[in-house]
Amino acid sequence: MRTSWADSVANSASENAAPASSGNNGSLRSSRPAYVPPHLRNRTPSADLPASSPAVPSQANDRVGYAGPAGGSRWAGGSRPDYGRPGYGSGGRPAAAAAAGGWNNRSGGWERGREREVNPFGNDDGEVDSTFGEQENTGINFDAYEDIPVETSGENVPPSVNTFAEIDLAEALNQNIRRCKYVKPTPVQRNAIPIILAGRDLMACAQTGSGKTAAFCFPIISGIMREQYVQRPRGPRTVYPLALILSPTRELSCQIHDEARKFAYQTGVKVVVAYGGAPINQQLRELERGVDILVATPGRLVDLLERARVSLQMIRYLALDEADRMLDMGFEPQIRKIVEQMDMPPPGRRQTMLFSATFPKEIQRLASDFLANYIFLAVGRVGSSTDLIIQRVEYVHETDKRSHLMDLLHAQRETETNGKQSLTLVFVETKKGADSLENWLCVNGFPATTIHGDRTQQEREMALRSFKSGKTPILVATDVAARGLDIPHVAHVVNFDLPNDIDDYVHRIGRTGRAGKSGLATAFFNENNMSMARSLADLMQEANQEVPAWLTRYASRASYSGGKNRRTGGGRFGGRDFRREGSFTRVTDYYGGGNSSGGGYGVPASYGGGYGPGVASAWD
DNA sequence: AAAAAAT
Repeated sequence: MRTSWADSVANSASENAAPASSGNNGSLRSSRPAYVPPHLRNRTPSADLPASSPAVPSQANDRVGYAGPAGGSRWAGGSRPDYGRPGYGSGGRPAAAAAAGGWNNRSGGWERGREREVNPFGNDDGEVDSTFGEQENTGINFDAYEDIPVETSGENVPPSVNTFAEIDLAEALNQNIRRCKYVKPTPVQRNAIPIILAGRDLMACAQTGSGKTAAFCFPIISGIMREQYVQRPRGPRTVYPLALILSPTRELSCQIHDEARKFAYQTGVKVVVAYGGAPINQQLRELERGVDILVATPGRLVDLLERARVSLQMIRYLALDEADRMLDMGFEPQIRKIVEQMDMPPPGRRQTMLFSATFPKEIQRLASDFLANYIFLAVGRVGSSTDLIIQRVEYVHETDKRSHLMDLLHAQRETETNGKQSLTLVFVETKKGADSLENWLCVNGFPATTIHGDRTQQEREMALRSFKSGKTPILVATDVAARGLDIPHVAHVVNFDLPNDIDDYVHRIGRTGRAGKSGLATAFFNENNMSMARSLADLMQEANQEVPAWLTRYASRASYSGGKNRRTGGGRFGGRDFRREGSFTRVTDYYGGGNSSGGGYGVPASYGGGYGPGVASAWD
């Protein structure tokens, strides 16, 4: 059976060690540790563990060299292992593992361990182009970053870095970063990576398309590579991932998995994805082959936990992508179950990272249940580059929407130039509405497809592929596609039906304006959307967009009582730590600065980045 | 009221 790197190393280490670790199962150990049923596991870690250290269940006591993330050196074991050095073996296995031997003691371990890892880059055989080749991404406009306001709060915030080189990531990971053609870290990466490497919990708020996935994947992979001697319990069925990444939709989990696999290529760190709507057996087989990082949607994960096929006992890293969505009404119970009612180590003994482009204060408050002494990070917009997404609002009566859309599509068709059809993503409110609009578009000669929760997973994935490839350059979607999905070449996002929440609008239009392309977002506004008038107008103004006079009138007329759609404060930029609010007094002395002026939350919609073509995906 | 997420 193939296992992950940490697993293999742990195993060989423990097998080579003197019969030191005599846990409650010590006498049963033969070639592999006996399975310990959950109720017999000693779940009380030593009390003198630093508060920020992850859980170390007793059977893991034979692990060496882990000093705890906040406790200075993580290299207590002595010299740094020569991990991932180029040209070593087929899997970039660490010298330590090879030297320790013992792989062949695992049933099937040797053969499977040597199996060549599929190259997820698909361009060549995975060689790093040391010259950085034709510099596909020289188009990245990093100057645009210089003006981005960054807000951090919390105790002892680690300083940001300016280059990947000055971050102590593993060499094998650095090679993958080069393969991905990431030359410099984005602002959220520059700030978040040192924070996570320092072992701190984090609530991070950064624009759509600004590199959040990599910001939490890099330090997780790096951290797992360093923890050489993690001893995980092993049962015939249960697996014990070290990191868990949750996301609100299946397609987003797939996308994160694809990205994470690139970053983890030849590091020996195994990434597995589990989500609903797909046969569970294949996912179970993948899990059995070993997993360090599990990417999942909540429902399927709960299923796996209830079947005891996955245990969260060894989780050291928990990342929630689209965290505000994960903690809103629909998802919160499931997330609480996973995080608080299964066997996941509590805050302080795991590292928790929450990422999103939006983060309403109420949700921040909720989220603080899952965090320990966390750092809040907000990477705001750059005023001058926000016009990468042009936002338009048009007053369109319900009955005129279809013909109006038709006009837009015709106009767009005429501007098609160099062969490649540009893509249009149309958001509607309901699944039924999606089907009906798709059908109408097809009947009228516009090749369209649709993605929503009433379609089978096969149909959903097919629709996404067909859209990405340009075969059907129009995709009609519900909010299932609103968040996180990185679809290159989306030129136009149409809010055929506006959402009822300004944050959803922010995420929807964030599907365009990525990778340095200019983006266009058009919203159809009518009497049904009056509750959005003010927040929409405020947001557009914040993003230096032209606000139609009629919208300003509705906005000023709109009666509200501080409703959730209102962006208060018209802040200089997004993301404010709710702990800075006067109303929040439980935590004291976090800041010298006292209360802020109470600004809005979230990050203005349209900072599109200025990334050049060729910059890889999953940047949410 | 709707969408998403397990079978």
